[in-house]
Amino acid sequence: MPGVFLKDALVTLKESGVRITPQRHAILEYLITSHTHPTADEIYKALESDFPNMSVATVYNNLRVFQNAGLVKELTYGDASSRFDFVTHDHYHIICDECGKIVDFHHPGLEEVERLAAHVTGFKVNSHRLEVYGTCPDCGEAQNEAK
Amino acid sequence: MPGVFLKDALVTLKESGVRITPQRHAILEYLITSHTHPTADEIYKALESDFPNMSVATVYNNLRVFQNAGLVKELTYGDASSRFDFVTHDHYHIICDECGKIVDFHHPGLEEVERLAAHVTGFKVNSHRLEVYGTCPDCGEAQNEAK
DNA sequence: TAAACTAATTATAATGATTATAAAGAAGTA
DNA sequence: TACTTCTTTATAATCATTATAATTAGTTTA
Repeated sequence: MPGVFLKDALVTLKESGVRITPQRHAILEYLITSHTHPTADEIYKALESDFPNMSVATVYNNLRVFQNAGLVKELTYGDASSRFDFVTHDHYHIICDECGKIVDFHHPGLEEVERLAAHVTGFKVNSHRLEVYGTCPDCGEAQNEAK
Repeated sequence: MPGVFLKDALVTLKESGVRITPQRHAILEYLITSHTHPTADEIYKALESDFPNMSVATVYNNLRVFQNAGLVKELTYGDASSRFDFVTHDHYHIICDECGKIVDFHHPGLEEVERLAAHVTGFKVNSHRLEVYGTCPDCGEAQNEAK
């Protein structure tokens, strides 16, 4: 039921006084239905046919709006551009070192790590970020064949 | 004994056939002695007085060299520029949401999380990245006083 | 030691993601 | 309708990082 996420998101936005423009609707929908953690440019390109006049700035602006509303998270890795992820329930990412593919996986939150960190540093902890890196099945297979 | 780290690092570099130039020596030393996870530009500025002719490219080039030798890690957050961290023993970072301060803390590796991720996704796991976010004691205090 | 080769540095330009700005358009309200 | 506010668009600006070419320094070999 991907439609549920979209509807909920629109309600959340409306409640925080954000207008639902066609562009915003389309960007949100793309984030939810394409399960690909896209870059801003990928979103821009994907919606080009439907919105030939849309500006890149609109994509960035609205991604920021969505982040402020807590609907979207920005993922920054070493490479050039950020990726954006529609927030559903908490999950972590595993990323292929070879091809860059990002796959979701679920794991209970690391409260114990947060507690320890708070204890030894004196910080008041808000959140954490965890990513696992490795080789995805496709790339692993390709490496075996190359031998 | 910060000198030990520097000496070890220089040995490591020499063993992988990397020449020890004055610039490299200075960049490494700065990374080790300043405990501040600096950006490339901060390193560049800090060494300006000693190396008035040094190019920014040299800083970037050598940070890359150090990374390839496993001596330095690049830390990428949401903001514009990467930060660089001299690798001693494994540790994690806790980052202040208010002022951006980065503090190290130690915690046993999360092998169990890696195992689970490998199991559910079929990836061959290489590594992981974990950061905790919160408010540092200084900023927390400042907030209390403001009330 | 000098010549020859290789690696490193410098200076500068190019790239490319993101942000700022100003003008035009759309929606909401009195 | 006029007014206000928000949003989008088009474009230019910013800024971190990388690429390039020329110069310099270090290492090797004769």
